Amino acid sequence: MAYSPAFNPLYRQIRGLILRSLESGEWRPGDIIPSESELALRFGVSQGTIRKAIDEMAVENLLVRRQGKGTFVASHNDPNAFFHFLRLAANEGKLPPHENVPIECERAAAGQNVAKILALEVGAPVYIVRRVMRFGNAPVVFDEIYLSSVIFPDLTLDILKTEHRSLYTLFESRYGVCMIRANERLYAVSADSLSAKHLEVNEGVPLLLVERVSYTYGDRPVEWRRGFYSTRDYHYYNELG
Amino acid sequence: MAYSPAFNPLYRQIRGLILRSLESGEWRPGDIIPSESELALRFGVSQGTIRKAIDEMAVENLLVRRQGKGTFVASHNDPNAFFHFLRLAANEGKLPPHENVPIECERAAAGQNVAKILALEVGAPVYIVRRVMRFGNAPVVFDEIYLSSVIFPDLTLDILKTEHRSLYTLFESRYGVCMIRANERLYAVSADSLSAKHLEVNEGVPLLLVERVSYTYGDRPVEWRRGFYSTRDYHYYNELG
DNA sequence: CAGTGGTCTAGACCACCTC
DNA sequence: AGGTGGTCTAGACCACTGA
Repeated sequence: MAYSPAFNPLYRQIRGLILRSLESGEWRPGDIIPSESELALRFGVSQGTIRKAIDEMAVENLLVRRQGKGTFVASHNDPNAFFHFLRLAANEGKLPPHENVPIECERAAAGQNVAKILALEVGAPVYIVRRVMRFGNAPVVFDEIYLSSVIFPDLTLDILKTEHRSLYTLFESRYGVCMIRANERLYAVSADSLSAKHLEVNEGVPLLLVERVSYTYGDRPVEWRRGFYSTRDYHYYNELG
Repeated sequence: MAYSPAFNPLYRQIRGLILRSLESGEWRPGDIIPSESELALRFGVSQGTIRKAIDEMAVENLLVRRQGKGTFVASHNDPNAFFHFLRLAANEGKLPPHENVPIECERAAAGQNVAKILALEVGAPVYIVRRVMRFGNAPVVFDEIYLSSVIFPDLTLDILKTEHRSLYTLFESRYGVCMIRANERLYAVSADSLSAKHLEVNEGVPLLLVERVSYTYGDRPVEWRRGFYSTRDYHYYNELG
């Protein structure tokens, strides 16, 4: 019976304020944010309330706490990966070191599908990036990546080749766009001629298709990705709990 | 330099004690556990410390808090599903109601593979359950499920047919075994004759193979499952963040 | 050493559920 | 009304970092 519409606890309002500061760029990925006591002073609440707000955001991987140092904005550039979007594991043993090989960076106009997913107008300019991820010198993942050229202007194959860590590292340091979450849809498909060629398998071989939409602050979708995974020696790993 | 081995905060020790009570069966799935103030008295700590321990366990989906009522042991029998192990979604629209159709319940001896995964001796008695999940009257998932017959004695096809909700519901209410977490490995494979038949697709069609190991309290592996998903109208959904 | 986050406590009050 | 979990506060002390 009791119907309490929009009861928002203080710590959640504080969370909203911190989020706004992240979205506005007051604190950028990798930055340290003010200490808990400073924030308590600034927002006029107790340190415990600040703490609870930050706790939630740390669980969401938006902030990272480091005892004795401070609280930092999560970043793909950090040596310790806070974001772990690639759920690939080796069938036997550990995942060998990998190499990203950009193949193509093509200008195109957004079709209906891409436009809808990235919240663009049909016909808006986009880049289509194709690249292969190699593990232990064998091709394992072939990606087709769709990006708005408004958000990622002047992207070229040469730029892609300079980045040896990950695409999200590049997006963050060059374009100031930080991916904070993503949704994935997984399908089993037959290799077409293009993916077969790049993954060095026969056409028709079953591949794992991973469609991903990535979001930055403010729930803005900024990347659509179709990854074809060869699952002979590797698999997609997931934990349920 | 500072090297503090095994510093365990109080709330984490409390968490261990609560966990022991869960493993020992003092509180069973669906039960209400003592209130925070009672536990504080029992363990001789403040309510805030109890709260933090329960907070962690609620995040892990071991306990479920309900304001005004109390804190409960998570259960697969609860109307509101706390555990959501099936990551299936429809390509278009909502997931239609589903029906589980048991096909076979076969006695067998554990091979090397199954024995290793379920921590059994090679040759130990196991059940192999085969079943199909139908969505909107179309077969979508074909499962082969391996269970120790020591843990699940006297399992039969007839028993399986009586359970219309989920296997884990049956395991919990009939055998007192509650699955609390699972690992999954996903592969793309070609349909063999058996899975093709049950999924009503042609042999060789690409299928999503989901291998799952499920664990109960105390990190004991109790189920190995190989699920073949037909991903024409459905997909495996995952959130990264 | 001072400053950070991390833990623990005690108490007040609020929101929700049930009787 | 009385019990439950949920929020908020204030203060003490611990663990970790870096200068």
